Amino acid sequence: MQTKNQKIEASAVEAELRRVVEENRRLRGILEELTRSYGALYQQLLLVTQGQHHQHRLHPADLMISRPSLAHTHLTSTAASQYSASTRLLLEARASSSAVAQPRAVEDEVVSGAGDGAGVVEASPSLSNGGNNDNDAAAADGKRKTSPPRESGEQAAASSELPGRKARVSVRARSEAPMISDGCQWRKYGQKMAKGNPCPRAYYRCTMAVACPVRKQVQRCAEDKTILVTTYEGHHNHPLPPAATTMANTTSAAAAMLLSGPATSRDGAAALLGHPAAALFHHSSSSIPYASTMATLSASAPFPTITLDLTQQAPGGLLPHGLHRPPGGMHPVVAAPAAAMPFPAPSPLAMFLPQRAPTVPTGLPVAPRQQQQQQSVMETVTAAIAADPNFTTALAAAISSVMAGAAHQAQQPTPRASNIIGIPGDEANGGSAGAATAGPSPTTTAAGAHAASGGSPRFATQSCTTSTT
DNA sequence: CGCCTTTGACCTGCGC
DNA sequence: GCGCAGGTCAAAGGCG
Repeated sequence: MQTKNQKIEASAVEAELRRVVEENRRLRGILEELTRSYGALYQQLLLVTQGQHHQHRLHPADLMISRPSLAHTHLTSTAASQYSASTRLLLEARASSSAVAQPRAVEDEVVSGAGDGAGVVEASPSLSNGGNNDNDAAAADGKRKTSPPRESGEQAAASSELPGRKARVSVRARSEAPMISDGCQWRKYGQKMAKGNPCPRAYYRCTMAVACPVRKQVQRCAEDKTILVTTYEGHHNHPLPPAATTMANTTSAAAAMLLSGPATSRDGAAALLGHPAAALFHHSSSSIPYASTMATLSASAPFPTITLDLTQQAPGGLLPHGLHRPPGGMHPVVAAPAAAMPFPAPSPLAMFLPQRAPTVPTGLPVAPRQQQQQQSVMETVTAAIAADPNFTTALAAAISSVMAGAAHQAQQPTPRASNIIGIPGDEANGGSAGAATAGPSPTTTAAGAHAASGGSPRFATQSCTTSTT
C-alpha cells in the first residue's frame, strides 16, 4: 500500500520534473532567440551609431538607453509569460531550501567576512534574515569600530579569509543617472570631495533593513564622467528583492574570491585563479587574453577591491568561456555553485557582442564553443539584469538561473532540489557583498563599445590588472 | 509628519 | 606630532 503510494508519488515527481525540464528547454530557446535578435539589432544600432556619432557627438550610451526597454519588453512578453508556476515554485523552493539543504558555499562565508569588516554581518546571513544578525546590526549601527568576534560557524571561510580585510566590490558602468538603481533602497548619508576627482563621492547606506550594514559609494570617474563607479561594501542582513539578488550574488562572489586571496596582488591573482568564483573572472586568461577584461583586482590596503568593469568591450565578443561549466570531475560542492552562479561580471559584453564571436579564433573546439555560447546566453542574461533595475530583467535572471540549474541537473543522475535549480550564490542567504547595480546593461554595452573606441583610454586598456600594495 | 538630502563638523588612519 | 584624506555623524532644511 505504502509502496504503491510511493510509486505514485515518484511518478508524479518524475512527471513534474520532466515538465520543468521541458519548460526550461523552451525558455532557453526563447533566450537564444532573444540573444540572436538582440545581436542583430545591436549590429544595426552600431552602424547607425557610428554614423551619428561623428555628426552629433552622440554618446553611444545615450542610444543604448532605449535598448534595455526593448529587451525588457521582449522578456516580459515572452519569457515572463511562460514563466510558469512550476518554475516559480522551483525558484522559491530553491531559495528556501538552500539555506537548509545546501551546505553554505564558501563564498558566502567569506563574504560575510567582507560584511563584518564593517563590523557587521556574521556568518549566517540566511534568507530568514535579520534575526540572527541583530547583534551585528547593532554593532554596525555604531561606529564601525568593533570587529565582532568570529563565530564558530565561519570556520572554513575564516581559515581562508584574511583577518582585518574588508572586501569591496566596485562596479563601473556608464550611466547618465546620478545613481544606478540596483533594486535596493539606499539612503545618502554623506558626500565628500575625493582627492584627484572633481566629482564628489556620495555615500549611501542600505535602508531595506533597519541595520543593514551594506554601504555603497557612488562616484563618477574623473577621466570619463559618463562612467559611474559604484562600490559596495558589506553584506545584506535581509532578504533581497529579485532585482537586487543577482548583483548581490555577483558582488558576493567577487568579494569572496577577493577575500580568499592573499593580500598582495600577484599572489592574490594566483589564488583567485584557484578560487571557484574566480573562474568567473579569470578563466584561462592566459589562453584567452580577452577573457578577463572585465575584472580588475586591487588588493591595495586597507580595502581589497575587485572592480567589475562593465564599460569595456571585450575584443572578439568575449565568449565567456570562463563561465562554462567546469569539465566533469569537479567536486560537486565546488562545481555546482560556480557553474550555476548567475555571475554577470565577465560576460555582460558578450551579450552585446555575440555576433563577433565567430570572427575571433579562440582555439576551442566547435562543439564546446557552441555549448559555451549557449551557456553564455544564460549568464549574459543574468548579467543584463545585474545592470538593470527593472524587475522584469531580474525575473529573466531567475529564469536563467533555473535553466542553468536544469542543465546542471541533466548532468546529475540524482539531483537534489537545490541542485536542480543550481542555486548559485545562494541568494537565499540574502548574501551579497552588496546589491550591485550596475547600470543598465545596454548602457553598459554601449559603454563597452565606446570605451573600446577610445572613450576611456585608461579603462579601455586596463585588463584584469592587479595592483600590489 | 516622516523621510530624505545636504553639508559642515568630527573621527580615524596613515604618511611624513 | 602634525597634516591630510577618507569616512561618518547629525543638525538643518526641503519635499511629498
